[in-house]
Amino acid sequence: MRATIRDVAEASGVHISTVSRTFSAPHLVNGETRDRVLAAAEALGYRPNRAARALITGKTHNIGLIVADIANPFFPPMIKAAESQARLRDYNIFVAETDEDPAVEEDLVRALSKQVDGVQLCSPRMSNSVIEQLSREVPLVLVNRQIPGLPCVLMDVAGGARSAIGHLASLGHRKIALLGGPRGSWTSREIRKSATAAARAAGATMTVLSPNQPTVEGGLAVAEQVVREDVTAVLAYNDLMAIGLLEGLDGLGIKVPGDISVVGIDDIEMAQRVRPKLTTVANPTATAGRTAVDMLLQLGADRRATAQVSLQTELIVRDSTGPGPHAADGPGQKAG
Amino acid sequence: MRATIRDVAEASGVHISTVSRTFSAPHLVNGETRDRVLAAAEALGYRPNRAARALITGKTHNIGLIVADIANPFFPPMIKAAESQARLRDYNIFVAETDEDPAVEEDLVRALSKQVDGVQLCSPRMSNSVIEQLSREVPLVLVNRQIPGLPCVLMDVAGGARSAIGHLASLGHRKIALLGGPRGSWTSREIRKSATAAARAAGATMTVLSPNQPTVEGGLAVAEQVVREDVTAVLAYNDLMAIGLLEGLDGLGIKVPGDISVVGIDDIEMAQRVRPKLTTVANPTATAGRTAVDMLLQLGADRRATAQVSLQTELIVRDSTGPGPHAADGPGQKAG
DNA sequence: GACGACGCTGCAAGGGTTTGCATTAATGAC
DNA sequence: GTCATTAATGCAAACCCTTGCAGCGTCGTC
Repeated sequence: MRATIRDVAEASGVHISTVSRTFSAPHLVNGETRDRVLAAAEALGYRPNRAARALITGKTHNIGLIVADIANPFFPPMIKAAESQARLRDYNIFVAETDEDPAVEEDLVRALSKQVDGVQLCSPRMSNSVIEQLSREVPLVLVNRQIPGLPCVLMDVAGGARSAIGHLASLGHRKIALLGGPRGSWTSREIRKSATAAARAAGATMTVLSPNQPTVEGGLAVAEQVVREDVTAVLAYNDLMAIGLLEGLDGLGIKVPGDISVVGIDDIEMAQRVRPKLTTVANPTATAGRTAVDMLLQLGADRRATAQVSLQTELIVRDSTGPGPHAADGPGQKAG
Repeated sequence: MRATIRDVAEASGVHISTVSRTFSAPHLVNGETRDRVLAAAEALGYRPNRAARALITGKTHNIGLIVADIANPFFPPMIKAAESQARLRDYNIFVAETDEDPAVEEDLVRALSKQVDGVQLCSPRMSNSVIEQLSREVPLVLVNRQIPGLPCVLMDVAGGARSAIGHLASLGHRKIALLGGPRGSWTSREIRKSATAAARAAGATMTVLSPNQPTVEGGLAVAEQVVREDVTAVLAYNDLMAIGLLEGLDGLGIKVPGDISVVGIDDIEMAQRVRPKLTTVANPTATAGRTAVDMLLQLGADRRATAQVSLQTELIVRDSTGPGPHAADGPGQKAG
């Protein structure tokens, strides 16, 4: 349908290889010739066919980006950042979504593998062994997942969980629940390990409720159980679940933070829109997206640049956390 | 790096064309041979290279999907639906994002054009003429935009705006403000036309505040102005702006719906999480995403299938709308 | 004046597939 | 036994581009 390199060559009276060089190695062609070719190309609306080019160079100038759920507001800022970073490097991003299904995830990587120069795997749900195998077929960068020998960019979730528990403990909470994420989530395991240790160190008991759907519905669904567990504070796997929990508790007549304090993780936009505003651990998702893209491109250049980057998280205290039960006995209690 | 068709041919002792046919036209090859080839392919981990295939067939089995802002929660459900529909048809979706910039949009379509069989343009900000020109280079389907001669899937925003205004009018509101969307938005213009007409028909005055950023910030920023306009109800271009307005009004000590009623459009998930829960017009975004994919694929089959689909919208009444000032004079008023 | 260097361009192979046509062998009809 | 038919496979061109190599003319140097 559209003009090919041959048309341009004909129109400008040169060989196709000269046209090719005009675009991919302009310094090799004479100024006048170049102008003539460019003019012809412009007139014909010619653009090099990247697919054909990829066949030879082995570089598609595309990057795959796989997320579990694009509707999870945690991801869009990361995708956005990755996309603009990629555009800067003259790369396109191929976003695909797995619906939290490891099998779909694997298929997707395979389908993508030939059309991209590398795949950015965000919070993958596949097993280590499958990921390792895939990494032999196409360059991979992991986000939110650590596998020895593979490049990855991590957020310091362990640190985040620790400071969240620390925050709750310092408010006097001694009975804390942890709402785990979906099965297969590395992040969820990390949070659990770190939070449990932090709770023990602070002399608090920690009840783990897991696995859960990492969505508002997931949080809603677990609200009753949280109440039954008779805890005074909850740390959720992510903000969506925390927000669902907020709603569920509200429905059960439980006051937040009066009766129960709630902490989320991620600091999605919605966290500051709900009431009470959600205390949460902010993740530098945009930075992660940018970093992952750069690592992927660098990976292409020099193999075995198996770097590992860890990014800081930050506790954002808002209105969903308050004094624990001991504090309520004292004089300094907040009016209902 | 990975096995090619040649390797498989060699391993199974047949010509590459037989291998090719085993995958693309299995009925043409003998059962035993087929099994042998498939076994060899399996063993070698062979997968046809789609880029190379596209070179000949002219079909990439990819679809481009362009949105203005992936972080706008209006889009993810649509993308999700498009993606699963595409997967059903053995297609991949290439998502790209323009940051609300028409120039980036144009570049993106061009960059994509050779690697996809068609592009789904969601709420494009480009001018009609640019879009028409692009449609000559690559099959296009528009979502939320109507251009004569081009296939599109629309949501009945006009109808939605009309019922929103009708709802407000029936509550007794006579001074209504409309918060417009970004410059270049077809939807924004449609809403404006329809809402203005509906207001006039209901004997209400309509103040248009436009353009605005279609984000929470945009809604926040316009709150003061809304108050100055002394209206009793507001229809916003989308839920994000409505939510921002809610927050802005709260900051100014204005009660919703006591002092001002607010209606959004889209029914994003957040609409039911904010307090007061947002009255809004639900858009069938998932259906739109699926439909657009199917139209695009059909477009490939028979050219000039320039269909036009319009999808129903629905008013969802929640807690951000209440009786207007006249009603408050009567006996049936709501307590505080 | 011969030679090397240099700048520019053309030639052709090659990348991984598909596909129309030719070839072969087997089958069936007469 | 001959010939047409059919099924299965091979052959080779084609898709659009890149790139190593070779060719050509020009210039500067000795």
